[in-house]
Amino acid sequence: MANIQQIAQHAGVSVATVSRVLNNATSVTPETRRKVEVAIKALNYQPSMLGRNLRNSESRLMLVLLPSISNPFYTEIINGIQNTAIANNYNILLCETDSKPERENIYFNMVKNKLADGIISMDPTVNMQKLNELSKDHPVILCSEYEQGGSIPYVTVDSEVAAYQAVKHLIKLGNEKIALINSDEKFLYARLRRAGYERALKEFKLPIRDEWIYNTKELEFEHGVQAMRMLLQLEEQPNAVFAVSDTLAIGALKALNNGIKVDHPIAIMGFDNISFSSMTNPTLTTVAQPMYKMGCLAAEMLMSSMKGEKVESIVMDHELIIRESTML
Amino acid sequence: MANIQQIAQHAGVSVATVSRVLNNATSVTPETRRKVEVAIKALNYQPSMLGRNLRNSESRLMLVLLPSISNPFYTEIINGIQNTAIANNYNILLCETDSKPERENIYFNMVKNKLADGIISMDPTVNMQKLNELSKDHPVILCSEYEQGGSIPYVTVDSEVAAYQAVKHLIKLGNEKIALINSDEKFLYARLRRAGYERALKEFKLPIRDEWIYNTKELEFEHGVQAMRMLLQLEEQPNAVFAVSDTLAIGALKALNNGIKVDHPIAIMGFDNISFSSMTNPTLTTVAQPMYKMGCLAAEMLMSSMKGEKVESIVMDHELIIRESTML
DNA sequence: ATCATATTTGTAATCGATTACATTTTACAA
DNA sequence: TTGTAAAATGTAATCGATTACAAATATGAT
Repeated sequence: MANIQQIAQHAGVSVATVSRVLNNATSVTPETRRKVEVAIKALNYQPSMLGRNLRNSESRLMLVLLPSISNPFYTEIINGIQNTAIANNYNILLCETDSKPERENIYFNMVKNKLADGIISMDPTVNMQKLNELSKDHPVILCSEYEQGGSIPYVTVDSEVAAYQAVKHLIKLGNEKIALINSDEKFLYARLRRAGYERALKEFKLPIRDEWIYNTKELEFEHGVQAMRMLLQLEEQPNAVFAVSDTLAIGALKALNNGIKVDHPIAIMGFDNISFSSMTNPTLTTVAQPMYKMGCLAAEMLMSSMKGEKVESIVMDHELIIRESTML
Repeated sequence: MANIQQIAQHAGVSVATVSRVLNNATSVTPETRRKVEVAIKALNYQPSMLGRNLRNSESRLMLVLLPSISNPFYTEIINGIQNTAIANNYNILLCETDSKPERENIYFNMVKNKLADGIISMDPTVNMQKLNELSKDHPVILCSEYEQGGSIPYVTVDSEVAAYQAVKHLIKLGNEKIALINSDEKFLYARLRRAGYERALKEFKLPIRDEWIYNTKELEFEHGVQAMRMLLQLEEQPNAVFAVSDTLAIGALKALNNGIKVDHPIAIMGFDNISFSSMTNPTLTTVAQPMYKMGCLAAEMLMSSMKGEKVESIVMDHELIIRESTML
């Protein structure tokens, strides 16, 4: 691989001039530019990002932190981030933390080391203290999960209102016994969605019963299956279930389909609108988050932040998608 | 962020000595090492990867090329790659090409520019000529899709045999009219799976009928739905369907569930064993690929290749997973 | 105490780019 | 033709690490 010296030599100019051609500086004669371009072609030259980055201390790389790549919720957001990043000559590095602090550290250090220019965190398990620390000197954006009253800009939906509306819809359909399959309430979104759930129940004077609230450790299908099985074993079965994630809701559907006897049909409502949710049988009613758009915005916010601009947090609109799982 | 000079000054030694401590070189007095370590702690120093990489010309980054992150088939492989990479102090950069040559070029250049040390390509749409070119000077491994008789090492399963066995299973169940939902046959895996399908049919003297072979453009669910609808419109409906991907098979299941009248039950067989395939209703019979393991191996092969070792291609075992969609 | 040798530490070149500043070339007016 | 300002180009420092080689120090035998 040729370097800038060799191009300079081949073109009979100095390295500075080659660099000027590369960076479209103005003060280069068309004739000189041509010579350099010929040399670049001839030697099949590609400037080394390492040299450039070291000097400029920018890498044009953004990190995207997420707990696990296997949740389809993230893949749509990532698409948005990626497309926006590429359009602006950035690349993204997907960082799966597996919710392990050691991994998180690796990625934080990449930013400190100038190997990456900033971070978008979608990881609810992230160490907020460390992230706040990092955000003092480096651009950081939160996507989906965020910190109330915190200083890091975020893009998200209003989980409380969304959950409230979802549960209200279940009530309007005539359901009075509504269960909640929630994830771990150490996460803000989980607490907010529970709050929305409770607000709707209270508004309609329906009881909030502890045995109808099930908290799962993870969001995988299997945990939804497990949760639904528990609910079905109750003396008094609920007749509708609101799950805080489509993956959990799909697991719940699975448990329902799996031959366990139920006295009456049970309505299921999910959250996210992952592409899979229209493939289930029955198809899944859910609260749609504008995932792709959220990704795009998060990337734009990060780039603004990298330019030193002040960035405002954004709360995006959600939408109720009514499908078969609530039409019984 | 402190640099090595400041550490040296703070510890009262030279930068060379600091570097020796960082890289665990032997010839450092315990006393000196301690002083340096104190300085590193005191200034909260992290060595800059840029400086290090420039000098060593290695980035400890591996690129993973894939057409789209949204196919769950890839996510399991990526998990394997990522875990293996991290265990060896590498990081991975996920590169979605969207099957666009411009994007591909960006990533190829990152390798040429020393911003990444090698590539694992899982992208069937990759420009093989360019990849071969790249592989002359840089480590490259193919995962899943590969080039027959090519020089780039790969890890894959035997698609022809797998398809043959899958279809044979359908035949053994008593099905005589077996359709194939294939993807674009410009891909090797698609041609091989078709070959296996035809071999099984021939062996049992069953007719190969063109109208029972449907080629989709993409692997998304919707294309499976579409394909199945076409098959159901035929004068003579098949009584079993082999789809070359679980996503297509799940779409086919959806089409079946969607109220279209069929004369008789239709068996469905998929390929991959994505986690979702056990969540459908009915659950999906499929050919399991050892995706996680393939990812691990691909990463190991790439690292071997980066060390300059000669790497042998690997064909892994597949496995028939019998579930409800073929038990009617 | 002296010298040879082994061990530790320091100096300075190097990786490949960018860019402030210096120098050369060009253009044009007098 | 000469002088001057503007434009083009070159020189060399710089980013932050590693490492060959040189220098200094420690060790041990005589």
